[in-house]
Amino acid sequence: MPELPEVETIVNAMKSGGRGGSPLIGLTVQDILLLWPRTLAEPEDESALKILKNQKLVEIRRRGKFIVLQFSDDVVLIHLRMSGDIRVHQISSTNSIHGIVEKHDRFVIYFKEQVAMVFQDTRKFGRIWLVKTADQITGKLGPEPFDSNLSADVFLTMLHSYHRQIKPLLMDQTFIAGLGNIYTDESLFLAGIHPRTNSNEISQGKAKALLKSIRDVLGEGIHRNGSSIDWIYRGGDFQKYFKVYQRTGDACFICGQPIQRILVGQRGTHFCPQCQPEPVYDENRKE
DNA sequence: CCTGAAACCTGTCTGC
DNA sequence: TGCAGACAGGTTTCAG
Repeated sequence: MPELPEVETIVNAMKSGGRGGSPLIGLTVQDILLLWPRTLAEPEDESALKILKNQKLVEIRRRGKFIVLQFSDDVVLIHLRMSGDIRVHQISSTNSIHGIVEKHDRFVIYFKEQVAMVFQDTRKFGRIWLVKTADQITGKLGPEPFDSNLSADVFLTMLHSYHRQIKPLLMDQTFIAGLGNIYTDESLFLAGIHPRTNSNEISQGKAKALLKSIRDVLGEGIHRNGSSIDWIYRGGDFQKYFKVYQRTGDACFICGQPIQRILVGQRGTHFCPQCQPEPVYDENRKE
């Protein structure tokens, strides 16, 4: 499910008590429930989770697509992958612990204040880590898209340091953190760049436009509380504003040509063949 | 270094 | 109605 805007929305809700939950910061852990053992990526021994008991949740933040839960002494990271989501329940006497667990729930933290945080994940791709410092897991991530140090010039240099198709490169979390299939397609459309363009062939002007497009699309996604696709995630409505994603065959809002769907790096990719012309790398090309 | 394929999973939708 | 196949917001690992 989630890319940067969806994770941001979930993190904000966990902090403020949105989406019908209670704010989690300041609560103290009573107990942990791991319902699908493979959800725990680290450490190997799930009994290690009990060290979280009696620790206070002091901070919740996002890094890339990771949710970072900073407890008194340890850190829990959550990655929602394709189908993960977070629910927060108030536990009442009639509700009790048994009342809140649902079919696809994989991991639960019960707080002493009668609140439960539930990680649900239909496809079981999601993972959690229990570590001493978040950097052990997030250290290899590329920059945050909104990082003020990420200038157009820096971005251009980054693009030119690889010879890779632009779409898979943007989705590579070690290159830049937070973009997934939807927001990459939307960003490339806004910048007028074909998804198979070589990263080192992107001009200074196009690089600048692409960075702006990424920020505009992600910013709008956050503003709309993320996207709600298929049967997953309720809340955000950015899907109403998609310009290419899942619009195969529909008219491009700019030129009217039908939006096309192709595979790039094994991912369904949506683009406008008119507004995002395929670059020609053939030796006979005209400059 | 780069690309594509496969694996990890369950659920939904489409077409025969 | 049944059933095969494609497809889904992600990431890792491996072969060429």
